[in-house]
Amino acid sequence: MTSFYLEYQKIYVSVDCIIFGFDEGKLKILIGKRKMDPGRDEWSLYGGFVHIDESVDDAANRTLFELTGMRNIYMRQVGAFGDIDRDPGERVISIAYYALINVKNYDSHLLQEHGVEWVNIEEMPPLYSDHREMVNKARMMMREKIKTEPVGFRLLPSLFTLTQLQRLYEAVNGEELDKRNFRKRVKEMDFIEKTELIDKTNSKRGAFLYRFNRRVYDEDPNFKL
Amino acid sequence: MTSFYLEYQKIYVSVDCIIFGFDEGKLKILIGKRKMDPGRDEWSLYGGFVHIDESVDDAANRTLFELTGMRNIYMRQVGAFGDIDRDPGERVISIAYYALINVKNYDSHLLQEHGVEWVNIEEMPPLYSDHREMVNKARMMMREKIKTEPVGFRLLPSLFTLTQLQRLYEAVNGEELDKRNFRKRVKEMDFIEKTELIDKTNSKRGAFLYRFNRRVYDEDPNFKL
DNA sequence: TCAAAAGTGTTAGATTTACACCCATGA
DNA sequence: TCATGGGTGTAAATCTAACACTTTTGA
Repeated sequence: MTSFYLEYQKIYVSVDCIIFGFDEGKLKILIGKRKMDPGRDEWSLYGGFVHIDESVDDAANRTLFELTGMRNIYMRQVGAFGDIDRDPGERVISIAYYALINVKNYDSHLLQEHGVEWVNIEEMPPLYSDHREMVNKARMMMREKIKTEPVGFRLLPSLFTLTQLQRLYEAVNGEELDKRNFRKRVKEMDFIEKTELIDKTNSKRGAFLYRFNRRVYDEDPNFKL
Repeated sequence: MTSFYLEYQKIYVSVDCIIFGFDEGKLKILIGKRKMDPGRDEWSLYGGFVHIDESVDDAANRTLFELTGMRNIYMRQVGAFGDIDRDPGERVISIAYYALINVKNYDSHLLQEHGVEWVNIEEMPPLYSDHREMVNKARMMMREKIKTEPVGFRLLPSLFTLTQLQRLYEAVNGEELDKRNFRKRVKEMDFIEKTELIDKTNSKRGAFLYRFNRRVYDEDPNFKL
């Protein structure tokens, strides 16, 4: 019954993760130097092979868990990258995913353990194979996504200042925003809640901390930043 | 050197094509009844396996050519679909592509030869496996694409009336547009050129035919419909 | 006392939306 | 002559973008 499959050859399938973080006002990604051939010592995304007994999404989740120790990370598929020679060692088709994590939640021991580090996306070194292309596409997709869904909060601590939020949007979109217009729009979104807490890290006066209220958003998801 | 690959298992990889057409004011897709198990006689997208010596994009182009006899079809990747049981016969990961073709260029003999037909997308029957999900995602992506790039012309004859163009946008977006506002915006786009030709197919008075001028567009791509 | 970040409204311009009638023609 | 689809402009409403000063406080 399954005989018609036999004419074709199977192929290795991997996943590669573009892990976005936000720190010190900059958008960052997590990359490391490859520890194996081919491409040893080249900067590379973190990835892994898709096992025969797991879905591609599961493979991506597993890979993200391996690297970060975190579950339930926000993750979206970027697409399949399938050039013949993209992996010099073997024919490998890779499916890229981007993920958004809060840098502060990330255990820095894990960074060392996996030999990865946060790199400012504007200062990305040359990457192995087609990984740069993956990053660029992921970045575009994330940029579009953040326009219509409040996914940016995944990159921030649960309490944040409006200046932090604005810097995040500026880093993602690559352009400066007007402070007054930005804050005006934030005020219209009920699911961005002001707390009574004040953060004095960046100013003597201190800035109010805000939080994202998912429940309020789910009830009335009118998002526009 | 390539020994680390050996721990993992290879997987069949296929491509599936969502072929969009536009006819009689409706958005259509090309589907057929499967001629093989598993899923025999279920409605299905047209697809094929990725060969070991071709890129995934090439596999999609080859598949499109097989089905339509056309080269240089507008085609974009939708994404990878990788659930374990998506193909009941074997583990197969499929990469979906959508394509835009002009129904009139399509040789209707080929329809029969491949056992496919144009189906109004609003009246799609249940589809094999995860094909419906592929179609939905493709449709969303195409809808977004057509907002910022003049890809709609791929679905029309090279000469078309403004009513046809409007119906196309209405079919894609699923909402009616105001005739005057639509034509006002068309007029602002220099790359939509009025010809002196008149089409009397749909009215006694006749409607002017327009054409898309790619060269003008490339020079000044300010698109907004 | 002053440097540095936080916070706050108004207005002009641009864009979007709503809307109704005449035209040309073949049947 | 009339039914049918083709073609045209204006005004109100909404949205967007530009812009500058006061507040607070720790050093």
